[in-house]
Amino acid sequence: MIAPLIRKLEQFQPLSPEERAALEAMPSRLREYRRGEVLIEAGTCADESALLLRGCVFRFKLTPDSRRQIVSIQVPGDFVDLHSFVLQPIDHSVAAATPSIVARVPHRRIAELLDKFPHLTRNLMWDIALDGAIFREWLVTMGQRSAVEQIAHLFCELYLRLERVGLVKDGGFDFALTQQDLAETCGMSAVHVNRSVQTLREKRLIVLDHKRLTVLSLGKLIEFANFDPAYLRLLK
Amino acid sequence: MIAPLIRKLEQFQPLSPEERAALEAMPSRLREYRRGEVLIEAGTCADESALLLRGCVFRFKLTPDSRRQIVSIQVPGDFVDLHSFVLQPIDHSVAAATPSIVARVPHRRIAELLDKFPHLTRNLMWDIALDGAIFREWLVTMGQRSAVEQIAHLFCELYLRLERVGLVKDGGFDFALTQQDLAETCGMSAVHVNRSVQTLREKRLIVLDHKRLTVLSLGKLIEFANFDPAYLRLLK
DNA sequence: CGGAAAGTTGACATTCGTCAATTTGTGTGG
DNA sequence: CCACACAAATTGACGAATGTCAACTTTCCG
Repeated sequence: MIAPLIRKLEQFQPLSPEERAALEAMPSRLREYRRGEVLIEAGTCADESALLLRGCVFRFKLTPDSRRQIVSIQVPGDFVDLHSFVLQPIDHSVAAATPSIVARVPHRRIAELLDKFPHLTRNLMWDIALDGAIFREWLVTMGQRSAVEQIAHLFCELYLRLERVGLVKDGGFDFALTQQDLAETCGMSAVHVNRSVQTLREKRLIVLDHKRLTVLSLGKLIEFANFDPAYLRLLK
Repeated sequence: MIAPLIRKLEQFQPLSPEERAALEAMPSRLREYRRGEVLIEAGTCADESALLLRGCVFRFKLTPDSRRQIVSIQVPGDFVDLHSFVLQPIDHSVAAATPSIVARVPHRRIAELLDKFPHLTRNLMWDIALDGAIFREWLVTMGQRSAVEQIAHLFCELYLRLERVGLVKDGGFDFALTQQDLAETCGMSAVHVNRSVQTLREKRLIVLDHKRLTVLSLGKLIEFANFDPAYLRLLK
């Protein structure tokens, strides 16, 4: 069930069989969430971290005057709030974009695991650092790219991250975010998202229909978005 | 010399006298940089991390079509690229905004330190996670705030971060970024930065002159920017 | 089948970017 | 100390990108 996480962590450095076994045996509480349900509330102190097994969740923050910004989109294998292991109270909320299954791992278990396998700490540090690298690229996107490029860039990123965990089929993937969600991700209005998506359709780069996104030519989409996948640390 | 770093790390959890001593004795190579000089080049693999002792440096990324986005502004006490300890090659460059003094700490030394003081690992994890929290808030700023609010928000953040390391004097601090730098930080044009700064002046919130920023009323600036300092994890 | 949510469209307002000229500030060599 | 050159800041005019509002259509889901 947590194979995707292991696969991801090993992109930093291979795990020993013992480490892998310990991760697989890591005690956790499975829980399902309905679409829209809030998993974690900003400002609270949790004693466990959420590992996304199936579905899609996003992290978001609210400004004091209640505008919402989505700061991250998580796919299966992502340790959604691993950082809450050290950073409490948590500075953002987490909500389910689709029906999702999450393993909640007590911090105590993580601590025990790290005491037993100190080397694993580096893998987790790497995961937290990778999280930061994605934020940096999002900053570049929001600061320097036009609306259409922003959306194309996000689609490229999701394509590759989902491919890493084996969730790309027939050149596409399930995409449950509404245009309003996309708007809050890219910092633009929903109307403008709508028009930007249509531009991508007209350019025959994507098909987005019935909550499914098909990338017609990943090469062309990457070129259009000025996308450089280096920041995702994908190993083949 | 590295007192500010220790002061910062202890905001997560207190260090033992031994840990503190080990940090102070941490071998490093001091180096000075001139304004504009590049410390670290994106895409390279470094075997050391840079700890900023004096001055101001910023991290930035270039898009494939050569637009520049500043993703972080570092002040003394910041471990500028601690994440390069686990994340190689580095995904961004670092350049000096003012003449700066940096301690370069070999990764081998960091590894030795962590082997000896496993608990210290949590403090460094915290520092990397805090880095991420700031990115998240920057995403909120770029996505949801107007140009004037963005700049006001950045000024609030810098004020509090500099205050933490004792660099706020007479209600203000040295501020060496040019308006072009600010533009590349906030993702807007330099002309628009200029007009936004003037708005803040007209509202009698700040004085910005001769590379010095004075905040006339921090309370009012915070209110204007919709600023919530929680994400900075400042302890009094 | 019906209601609500999501997507789409058009008209118009606002914010912000671009360009180019001008002024101000800064550092350097004589 | 002055003169010069260059970087930075400022200004105005204009255009492009994006937001807002409101109506309408389509899809989703019980």
